[in-house]
Amino acid sequence: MNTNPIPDIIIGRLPIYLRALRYMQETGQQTTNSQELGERIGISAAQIRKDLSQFGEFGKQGTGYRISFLVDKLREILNIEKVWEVAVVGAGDMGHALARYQGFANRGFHITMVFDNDPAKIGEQIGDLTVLDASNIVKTVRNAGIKIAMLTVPAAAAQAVANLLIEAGVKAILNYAPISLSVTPGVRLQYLDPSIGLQRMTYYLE
Amino acid sequence: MNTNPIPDIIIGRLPIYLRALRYMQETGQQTTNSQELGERIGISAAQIRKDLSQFGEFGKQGTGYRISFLVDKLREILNIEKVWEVAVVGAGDMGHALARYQGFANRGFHITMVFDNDPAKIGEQIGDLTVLDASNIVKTVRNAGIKIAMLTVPAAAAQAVANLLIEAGVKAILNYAPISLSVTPGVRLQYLDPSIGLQRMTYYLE
DNA sequence: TAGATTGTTAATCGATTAACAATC
DNA sequence: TAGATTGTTAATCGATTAACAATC
Repeated sequence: MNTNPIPDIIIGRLPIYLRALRYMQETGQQTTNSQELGERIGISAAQIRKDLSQFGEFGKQGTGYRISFLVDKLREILNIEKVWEVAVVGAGDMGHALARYQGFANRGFHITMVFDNDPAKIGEQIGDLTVLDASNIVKTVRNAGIKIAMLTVPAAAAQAVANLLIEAGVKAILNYAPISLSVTPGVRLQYLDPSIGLQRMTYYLE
Repeated sequence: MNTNPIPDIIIGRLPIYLRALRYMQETGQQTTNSQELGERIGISAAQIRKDLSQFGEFGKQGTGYRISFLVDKLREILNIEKVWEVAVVGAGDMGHALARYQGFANRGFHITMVFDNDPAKIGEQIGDLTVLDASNIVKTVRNAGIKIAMLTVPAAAAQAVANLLIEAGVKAILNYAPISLSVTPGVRLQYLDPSIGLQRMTYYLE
């Protein structure tokens, strides 16, 4: 256990642990241990134990971890016991795909709004959602108390939209636009540019 | 300069550098320096210089880096001078969005095949592409010489599909499915699970 | 009890930063 | 030339691993 600020690199591994544990749960498995979990996700057993020990003692010597208990603890640590409302900005193909994505269920997120500034898209139905006019984005997002947004607008618009979202009180942005953003301190930012993902691998090819 | 194996963490930053340089290029900028580039992407100037020095001497004392030259060098290092053919497996919403994505142009990739195993989807047109039958995936991918694939199938199918892709000669997999995969040595793997991206941020909220 | 596995400490390893001579 | 900025070295910082006492 530890009360210092936890390194972000450790925080970044917790969702991976959680995902693997949920998968084990689905297969009916009741317990696991650091070695088995590590092999499944390609991380050393020592590292998993060290990471978890930052937050408490979740295992038992001799038997390992009760999966359901560890899942609960991780959900608690990661602040995903409640379901977060998420706004998607940009109703292009990627925005559509995210708005329809089934994978957020049970993982702590629910998309409740989709915005676009294209009159041809405003009013369009995407599943349960209606595409909203981005010109009202600050007021609408603030009034809804939304803290998390996903950005699927063109690169040229991304920084301006991010600024508006921050003005509206958003504290976490998942950016699909292929551009580096700058955000005010206290706002979290993650990048999911598919080209970057590919370019990280081509170095090793051939 | 350096001939030892370059740390993967450095390789992972090069696409970020490249993306920012391309953006500067679009705005008509001719030169930059490590400090300016660093501020733009939130990385220290010293680190940028150190990273680049692994591959050669690309700058000039006193003036910094000529952007077009550095862009060329990074494209060379990252092996994206040529355009890689990419297969998308899974023609759901995410597969559709990727198949239509305009952002791969000029970044080294071109999607040339989309597969699905759903008879209702096979034969469907997505832009220029026709959804192919996944039951022929090994032969088709191998014959085309495709080395890179994006995985947008359900989690339950992802490992089996990954195995087939590897059998077909694929060496790099960008995985959108929310599950950890295991691949044979020499095959690269990157994850783009949107829930993981969000869960890395919720820890810090509230 | 004997065996297994945790949580934790210390050692190792690797990455980042600071500083500056070289030089454009 | 004077000023600016690189490439690189050494110092610092942080992360990972190995090892093992504790204990279920």
